Amino acid sequence: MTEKPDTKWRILDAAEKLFGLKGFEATSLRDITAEAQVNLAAVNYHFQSKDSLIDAVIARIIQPVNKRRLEKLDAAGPNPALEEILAAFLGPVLELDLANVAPLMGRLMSEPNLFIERFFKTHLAPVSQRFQEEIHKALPDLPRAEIAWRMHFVAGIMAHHARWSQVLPVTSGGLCDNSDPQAVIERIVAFSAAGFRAPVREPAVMTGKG
Amino acid sequence: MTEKPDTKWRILDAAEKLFGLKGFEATSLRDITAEAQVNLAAVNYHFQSKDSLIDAVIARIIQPVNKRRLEKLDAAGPNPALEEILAAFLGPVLELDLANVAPLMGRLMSEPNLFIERFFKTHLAPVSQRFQEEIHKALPDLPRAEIAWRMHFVAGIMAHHARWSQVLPVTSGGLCDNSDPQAVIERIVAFSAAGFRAPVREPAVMTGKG
DNA sequence: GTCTATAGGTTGATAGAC
DNA sequence: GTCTATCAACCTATAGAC
Repeated sequence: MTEKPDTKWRILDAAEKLFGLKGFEATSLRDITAEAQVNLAAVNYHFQSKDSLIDAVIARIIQPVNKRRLEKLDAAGPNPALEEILAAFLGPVLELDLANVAPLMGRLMSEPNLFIERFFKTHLAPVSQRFQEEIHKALPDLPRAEIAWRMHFVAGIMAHHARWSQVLPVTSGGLCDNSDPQAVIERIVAFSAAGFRAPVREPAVMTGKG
Repeated sequence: MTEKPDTKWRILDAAEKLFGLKGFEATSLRDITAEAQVNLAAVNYHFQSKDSLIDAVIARIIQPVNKRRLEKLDAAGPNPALEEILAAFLGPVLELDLANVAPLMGRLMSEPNLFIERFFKTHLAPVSQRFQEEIHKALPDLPRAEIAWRMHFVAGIMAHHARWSQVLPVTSGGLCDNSDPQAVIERIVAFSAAGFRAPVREPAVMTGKG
């Protein structure tokens, strides 16, 4: 019956913000408890260790993202267009809060060592497979390997944008305005859909004998 | 007259490898001196601090990469095709040693805080501007802002691939074979060129009065 | 559940002998 | 230039009072 933002949630919120801002290793539990205005020992009481806290922070972000991805995909009907598939994959990430959540998501996607060990099989692999199946239905002539490559490219755009979105207006010299998430999604969908429809280059034939 | 791999170079090589593998914060000077088989105090003798060592490691990678980018661009003649421009931008990064150098390059590109403070103005901004000019000549109808956005997307693909290349054969379930760097460059160039040529969506007109 | 106090270890950096 | 030894600061984690 009490309000939600108790100690445990305050720690998760503070950890999410600081992990995204400075990274997992560079953020100490003291940084987190200072930001959350709770006692240092509370971290080890509510979570068992820093590693478990990292797991909890990430799970709290990834699970609803993947849930919404699949909901959007289902909502697009039995034979969604390529653009609908890409928007379902990208939207839930690019709609995350740019200040706190998106940087952490981008950081996580650029740390394959951490990601693979703890989240790849449980969180990413099933969703990735489902999306690759849908793209295969939308582009039946595109080889499976090419679908995997191009999903890898789309994930790269998404991760990089999540990581740079906060500073992009500066680094682009004001050219890139990302204040409207929907406009960003449309841009990335248009770019990625065109890339997915690019002709597949035949592998070069070696001149040596077989 | 002595051989090149003296203490200073051994430290740079070891730091490059470990920074890429574990990250800047997670790698201690003791990790580096153990890998390089030199004394701990040698780091602070040859470089003044860990931060200066980070600068030196990164400068040693970025400078030749940007030099080769511009050489490739110049070699493509006065009016290079879009594909030639993209290959000049991507090639020198994607041809880096996948085991040691590429992971560090990918990590650097996914750490905007570090990157912007120390390398953006000196290393990235001039090269980026030159490439955007060339793309403007190749695609004169594409708005400047859209060029900036799409270069941002291409950089994302590049950074993500540099970061994941080592594990990609596993995470793709064997679908993505990246043993041939030239084939990877061709794939990314084809995808990105098609994305660059995608039609620009007109901004949606609001239904409210002006 | 929340706090203080502290154990036990690692870090970056330096002083000073050789 | 290279080494040993060491410092002060920081870290995660826990024990135990309340």
